[in-house]
Amino acid sequence: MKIIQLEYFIKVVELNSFTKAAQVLHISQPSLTAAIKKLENELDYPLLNRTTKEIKITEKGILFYQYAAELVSHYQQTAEKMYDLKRSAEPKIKLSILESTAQWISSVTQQHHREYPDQSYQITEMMDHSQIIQRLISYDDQLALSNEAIHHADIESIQLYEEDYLLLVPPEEFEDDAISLQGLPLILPNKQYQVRKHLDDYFTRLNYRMNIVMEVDRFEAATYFVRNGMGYAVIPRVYYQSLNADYLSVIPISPSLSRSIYINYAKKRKHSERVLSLVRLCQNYWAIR
Amino acid sequence: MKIIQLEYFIKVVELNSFTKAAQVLHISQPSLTAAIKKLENELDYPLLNRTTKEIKITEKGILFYQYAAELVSHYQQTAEKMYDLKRSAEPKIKLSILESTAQWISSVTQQHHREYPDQSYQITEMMDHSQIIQRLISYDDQLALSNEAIHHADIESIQLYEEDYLLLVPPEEFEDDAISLQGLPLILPNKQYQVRKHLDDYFTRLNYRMNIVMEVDRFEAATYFVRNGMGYAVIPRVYYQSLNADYLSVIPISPSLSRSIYINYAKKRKHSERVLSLVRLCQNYWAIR
DNA sequence: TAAAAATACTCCATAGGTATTTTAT
DNA sequence: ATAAAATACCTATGGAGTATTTTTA
Repeated sequence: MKIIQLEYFIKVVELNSFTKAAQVLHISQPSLTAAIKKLENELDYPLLNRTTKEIKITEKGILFYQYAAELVSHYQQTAEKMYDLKRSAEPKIKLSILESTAQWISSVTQQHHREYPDQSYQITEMMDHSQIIQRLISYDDQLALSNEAIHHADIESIQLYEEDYLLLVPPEEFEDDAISLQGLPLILPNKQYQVRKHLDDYFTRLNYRMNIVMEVDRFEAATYFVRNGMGYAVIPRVYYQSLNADYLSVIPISPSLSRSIYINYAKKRKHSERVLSLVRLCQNYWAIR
Repeated sequence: MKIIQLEYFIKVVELNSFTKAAQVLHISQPSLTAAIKKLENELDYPLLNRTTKEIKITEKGILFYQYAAELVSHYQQTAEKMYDLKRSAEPKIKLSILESTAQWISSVTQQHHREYPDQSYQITEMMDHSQIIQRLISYDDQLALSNEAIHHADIESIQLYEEDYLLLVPPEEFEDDAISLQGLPLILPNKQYQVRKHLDDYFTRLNYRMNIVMEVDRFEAATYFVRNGMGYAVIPRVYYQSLNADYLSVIPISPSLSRSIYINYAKKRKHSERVLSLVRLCQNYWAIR
């Protein structure tokens, strides 16, 4: 069953005449008669009861007409949108990031925007690793940052940099060059976060006991609790550098713990030059340090 | 642009391969290549960027894919419904009535239902005359009762009966055989109702002054106010007969005022034998009195 | 070099045309 | 008698086929 057949039928019903409908549709009356007859044969029930002098729509024809009208309207609207895509502007670049990367990403994006002043961006903070993957393969985002490599046939995963985790502490509370996490009261992210998984692995590996005094959603929240003396937070070095927190300092962890940040994109998608350029800018940003 | 082209494109995107998609679609790979190429030519922008080794969907292709998927899904669901109409049962008869006719219509419908025990009905009380017409020509109702003739090229309007309006009064309040409405406190329907229009015309024609103490939505409401002695209501004879109201009586109006009740249906619709039978039952009901 | 897409071509199904007949008012 | 739908028959477009070549990872 083709859309054009439905359009033909709709016009016959609306004008209540094959001859008039044929004129409006710019086809001959016999062609229209044949088209409707073909439709009725396909369906195997009559849509119209016709004599040479009048046309009466059947009960089933009425229902068919209502379905057809709705579908044809959807079709016409969609077709218009599809043809309009030809003249559509460059779409905005959608990029999912991690909280700790917001600082440097904003600087890189600014640089990119100077190159492409008409470009717009949509940046979302994504927590959940599997959601990051989902959004890439369903083409919701062009690019995504992750704090571990994505192993997926349809995703390209490029390492940008590696960074230490540091212990965030009130100033002058420790004299040491580096400190063990063993037994320390900690303020950590919730179970769902990648950072937390890294730390769980670390504690298990070293056979340490975890002393969690507080679970938080974002690093930012953790800083407030550290300031109040509730405990110490483990944060990535880059995030600390983006904080201008005179009232807090950091100490290296011993044995050291680090993570890598990756930039990811869908392989099956033809990325525009400007998207690839943004990827290169990210790589360069970290290559020269 | 045809639905089948969209279905082809969707499969190519989903399988990320012309060869695999062609296999699933049961057409040859060159035919599929040609079909997609034709689609791209129609649209005048590329949907896919292809080498012999990999296919990458373009930015516009992603949007096109999303529109196409939604439309094709609607199409498939609608097509299924259309083919299913073949096996659909007799549809229910939809009939719009007037408040005052509910009594006899229920008796006639019961009679009809004895003839067609599998038939179901949907009866709606319609107030607005133009809405009655609208529902008939848009095929919402098969039949409609009205209290004046409908003059419309596409509607057949058949008179069923004529009836007097009577004055509804508390018992033994009047001795007269008939009474003038001049100056009487009246409980009348709102402006929008046909009955009210009849009365407005009647008062204007006789150059009477109208003394309206209450406007109501339904005759039934009017009966309560008459009982409380707030005023008198003008109601059609048939409606009074359907009331079993010992506590109220009626007096003829002088000069007399009457209205006709019509049954109406769309001419452009092929009515089933059972609908025509219902019309005949209504006509017989009133012919034999 | 092997696998996948593109090209070249052939074929036929069918959508649409014209001329004419049938039918119902 | 007339106007509208149906029928008969013709034509041409384009969708789908096969065989083959080109391309690139």
